[in-house]
Amino acid sequence: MAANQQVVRFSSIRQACSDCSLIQLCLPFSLGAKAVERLDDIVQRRRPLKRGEHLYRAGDDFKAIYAVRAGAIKTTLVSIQGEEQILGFHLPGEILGLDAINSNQHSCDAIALEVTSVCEIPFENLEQLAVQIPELQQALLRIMSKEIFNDQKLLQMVAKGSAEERLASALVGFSERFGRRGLSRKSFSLPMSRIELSNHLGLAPETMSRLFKRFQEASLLQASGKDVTIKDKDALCELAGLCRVNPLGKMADQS
Amino acid sequence: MAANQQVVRFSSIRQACSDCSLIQLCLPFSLGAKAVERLDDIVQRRRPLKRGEHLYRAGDDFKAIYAVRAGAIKTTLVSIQGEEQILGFHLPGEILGLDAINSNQHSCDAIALEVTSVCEIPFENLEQLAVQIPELQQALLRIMSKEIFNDQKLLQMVAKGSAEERLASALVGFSERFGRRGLSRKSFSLPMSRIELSNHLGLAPETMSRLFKRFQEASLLQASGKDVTIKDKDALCELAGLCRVNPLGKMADQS
DNA sequence: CGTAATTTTGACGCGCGTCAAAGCTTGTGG
DNA sequence: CCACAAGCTTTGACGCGCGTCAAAATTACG
Repeated sequence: MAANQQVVRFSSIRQACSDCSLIQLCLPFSLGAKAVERLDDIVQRRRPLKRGEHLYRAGDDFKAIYAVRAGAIKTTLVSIQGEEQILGFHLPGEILGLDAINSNQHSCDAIALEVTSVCEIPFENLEQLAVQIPELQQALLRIMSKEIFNDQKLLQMVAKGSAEERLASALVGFSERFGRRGLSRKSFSLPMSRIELSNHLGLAPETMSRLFKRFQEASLLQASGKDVTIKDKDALCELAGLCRVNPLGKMADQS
Repeated sequence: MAANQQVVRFSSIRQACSDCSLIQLCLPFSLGAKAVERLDDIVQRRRPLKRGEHLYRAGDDFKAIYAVRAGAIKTTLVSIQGEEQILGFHLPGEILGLDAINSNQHSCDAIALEVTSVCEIPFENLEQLAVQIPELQQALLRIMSKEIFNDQKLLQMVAKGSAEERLASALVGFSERFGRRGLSRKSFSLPMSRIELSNHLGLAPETMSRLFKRFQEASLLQASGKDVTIKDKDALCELAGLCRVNPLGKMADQS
């Protein structure tokens, strides 16, 4: 039984978090093996979500944060008039639910864009663990800080950028995120519909469609359905313009 | 000397944080007197900033977060082309600098809008203290969570709202923030220029000016210079529309 | 394989940005 | 304490980017 549990633990930590940003972000802080083990003890598994299924809804009690393991999730804020604003897309290795810590209830809906599996990290346990493991506390703060930073860049984009700039910036962003997961930065498959993407960027779907066309005519990329291949990354980055997307240097990936 | 220090400590904690959100947010978690005392030990004082002076700049090493004590500070992201986007305004009792935790350097500029005094909270010390005082860790996480939530609401506003909705929402937001500080919710003085406000909301200054005129003609408010008096709060809230601004209930304040 | 949901395309209009110029503040130095 | 300059704010005229409406073409899904 003990041996069995050991196996379960290792397999779950592997599967659940092989590229989960909680762990990813812990690594730079040299989270020890024991800490990882203890973290793994509190991580819950969940049955995969089907496309369109809610992970949580605005108003739900806040119990846990989630790390996407496979698939993709959108978070949305619904206005009084019922209009939906997509706040973000969460890809494998990314965390969601952090905005609920303050109010103790979720402030937005989280909906699977495709078949998606997540690991659930009960927040109360996580908080307790963070008290005992300073590196974990540090990691948590960094994750949240990064989220704030991302939101700010997005705000800048939406407030100041033209439709072109917004799309270019979003595409470069996705390229980067896929790249970090070890996938191709040049060719990838977007998990969301054009409608959802346009919603997220504060544009009309028609505008989005015309933009894709224009980008293709300009040989910046090739797109068919959700599959996108970036053909001129430099030009795209140039277009994205507003903010330096990749301050760390070149995207060396050529795959 | 010991007695002296005691005095200094109490006076500084009073002055620095009588309505500083770090403390504010600690209170609901029953941060003990000892914790407050220890927190006070690490809080630094700084000479007041003059109007236009930088508290920090993008790229500066991250050493501390700041709580505004008096005055107001804007944080701005400057694009490659030199365009400025104002990310937020920070009033007394509010924290800034949290976005720098992740990268260990500030990602935006923080500039005083008027004569402003802040308290500086060295982050390394704060982090250490948070390990020892679980309630402080909890408070920190909540503050950051709230920041994320605010950014998300702002994004929704800017992405979806019309110019009218953005201004209404911003005004109701300020009203609420002034109210929390014990000031009037109906009549207050904005610390920023119209240009800065319009920039923050992703609008042209001319649009802002015309909006203020329209709002006055509709008897929603009265404004002269930076002084604003809200005359029809309900209508403004209605206009702000998109998101429920004050989920806790009515703004009972009649001052 | 049929129905619904996307995506595309075109036409059109409006909200808001842009330009320009005239008041109005605010701050500074004489 | 006035005067001048620099920056804000306002106002009007005008145009464009992008939203909206409508309808066809394509895709996804039960």
